[in-house]
Amino acid sequence: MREELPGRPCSVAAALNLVGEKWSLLAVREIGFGNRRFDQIARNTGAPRDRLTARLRTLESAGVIERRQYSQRPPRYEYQLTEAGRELRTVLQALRAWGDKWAVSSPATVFTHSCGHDVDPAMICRHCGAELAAEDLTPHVLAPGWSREGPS
Amino acid sequence: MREELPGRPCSVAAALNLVGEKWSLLAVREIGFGNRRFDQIARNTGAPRDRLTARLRTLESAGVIERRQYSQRPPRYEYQLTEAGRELRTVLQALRAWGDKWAVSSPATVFTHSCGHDVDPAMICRHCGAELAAEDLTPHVLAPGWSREGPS
DNA sequence: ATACGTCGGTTGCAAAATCAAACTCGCTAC
DNA sequence: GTAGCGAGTTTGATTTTGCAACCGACGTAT
Repeated sequence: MREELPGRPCSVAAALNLVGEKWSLLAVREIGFGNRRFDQIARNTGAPRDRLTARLRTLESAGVIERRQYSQRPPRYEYQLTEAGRELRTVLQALRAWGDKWAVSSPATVFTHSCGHDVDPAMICRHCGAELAAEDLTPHVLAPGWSREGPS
Repeated sequence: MREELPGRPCSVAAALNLVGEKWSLLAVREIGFGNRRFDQIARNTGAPRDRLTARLRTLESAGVIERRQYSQRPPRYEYQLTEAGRELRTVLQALRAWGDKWAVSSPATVFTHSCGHDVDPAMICRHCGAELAAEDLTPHVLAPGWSREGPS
């Protein structure tokens, strides 16, 4: 199942290999909204139906969603997120926050947090609680032969 | 510049429209590592050179990276992240964290935070400081005609 | 001065992915 | 009976991708 990816060995690349195809993350977004049926997902993402079929299958075999038959005759199916799929929520929130700031003029969806406020998401370091800034991070490449700069 | 996207109006879709093509985020990752030259980026991402050329151009016109000539003769160029590009780091960290957990057996890169620990990134609500959990978020769709479920 | 290597790309082409629209199959509602 | 729904498949045209080879302007070693 684990493919050989080109370039630097990297969890980002591995993640994109599973959920980086066109429409995949939007399908996860919709299923996360509670829209479990094929036609809803197709309408709300705008994905062509054949592409959506293909994406739902790869997401399923990647363990991100589950397909459940809810009617025998006629056969009908619905989709739901697995634990892995639910945890993609952080990725979607990060993308949404970035898109709100850099890709749209005004946000189309806001989230109310149980604290009562609209969510303003931030990334922190769990150890010290500080918000992550670019300058505070030093990467350490563990893969042999790959430094930050590249193969030797 | 702002295209008409299909499906639900959404910052996630808008963000993916700018940085969701194949190789784009990996190119941003490399430039963020300080690898500013075309050949380095090509080697370290594994992207075909012609695709990389195309991606770097769209990332440039999306305002995520800048292209700078560093030598007149012979003409040589390098790339660097803009503010928008640097802020994609949160997306990359979220993807990396997810990939570490669900897509690889062991992480290939860790980041040391200035607090001295390896980074264990988490998403929090800036208002109350609590870590974001799926159940605590209620989406409000602002776009007219689009509820969570879809167009009416 | 001739050859060789580097850098940042182009070019040409075949294979694969994408798209919109129409079609299917098994039912249920009117 | 005929209309519609749900979850896709099929069709055929259009795009995008991947790969390999090539290029031009230079620096460097022989």
